[in-house]
Amino acid sequence: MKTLSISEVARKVGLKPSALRFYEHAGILPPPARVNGRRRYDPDVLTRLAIIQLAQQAGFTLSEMRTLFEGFAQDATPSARWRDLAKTKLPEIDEMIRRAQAMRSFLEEGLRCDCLSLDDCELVVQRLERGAES
Amino acid sequence: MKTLSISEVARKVGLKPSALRFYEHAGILPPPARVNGRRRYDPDVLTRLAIIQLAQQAGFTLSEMRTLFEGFAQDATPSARWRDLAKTKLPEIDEMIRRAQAMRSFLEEGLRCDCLSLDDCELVVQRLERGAES
DNA sequence: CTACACCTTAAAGTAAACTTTAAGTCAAGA
DNA sequence: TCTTGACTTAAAGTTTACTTTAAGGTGTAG
Repeated sequence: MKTLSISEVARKVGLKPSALRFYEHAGILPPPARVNGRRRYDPDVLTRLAIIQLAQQAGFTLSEMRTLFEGFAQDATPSARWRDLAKTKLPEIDEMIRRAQAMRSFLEEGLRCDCLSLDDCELVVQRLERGAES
Repeated sequence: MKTLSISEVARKVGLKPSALRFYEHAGILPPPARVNGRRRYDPDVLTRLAIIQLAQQAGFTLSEMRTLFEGFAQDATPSARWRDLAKTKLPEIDEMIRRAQAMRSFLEEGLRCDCLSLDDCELVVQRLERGAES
């Protein structure tokens, strides 16, 4: 299989080469082979980058991703770290979804009112009171 | 109605006083009355802060919130800005929910596998391929 | 040969959203 | 009166996730 230059990889995943160097420095992208000092990436890196982007969209920090990848590479029980991370992250993701849905209906309710002040809006106040109960 | 000191407000909403000063400086919290140079908040500020926190959890920047609040105070058509902002933000929120749900099921699928390498995991690869189709 | 695109590094810069620090004010209690 | 605790300001520092810059190397086309 052919290897890829840093800018080829970057273009394929929609990042800048500097981001890839940064990820490598941050320990979430494995250092690729070098030819004349230049990075040559195995196409596998595209999978890794897809995982990184998915995790990032779900609110993982780069540091959490490092845990994720290191766990699979080094731990005695590889899937244990996944389970640990999932146990921590699943509730966080659920909370994130819940909040996003709250703001979503908040925004939609706002579309149906004509209040002059957001702070006085009945819909707003009622929604916040409902939120305070739960 | 009694007024509140900056640290009373901060405690009630789970923020530090410095955050409230910062919000005021950033133009998303109205400057409160002063007594001997100290801020005395009307309890209304709690509603405003609840809105700020809700918006923040939904991915609004402070600058967008400024638009939100200023719009209601100054625009000729108060609810127009709300509609503009909602039109921009609703799709963003929906996309955020979609991605969060994708990572959610990704994490759950990870719980059911024992792959030694995350990059080689069939579940991972299949999910990414499904993602690439849509 | 030289121009050019593309690569390398380390270090500094950026943006958002705050926090911390430094230096000073003020009212109430011992 | 002195001390304590809470407040004030402006400015500098922090974190995350990068980007930009500066200074330089490399290989291929003309």
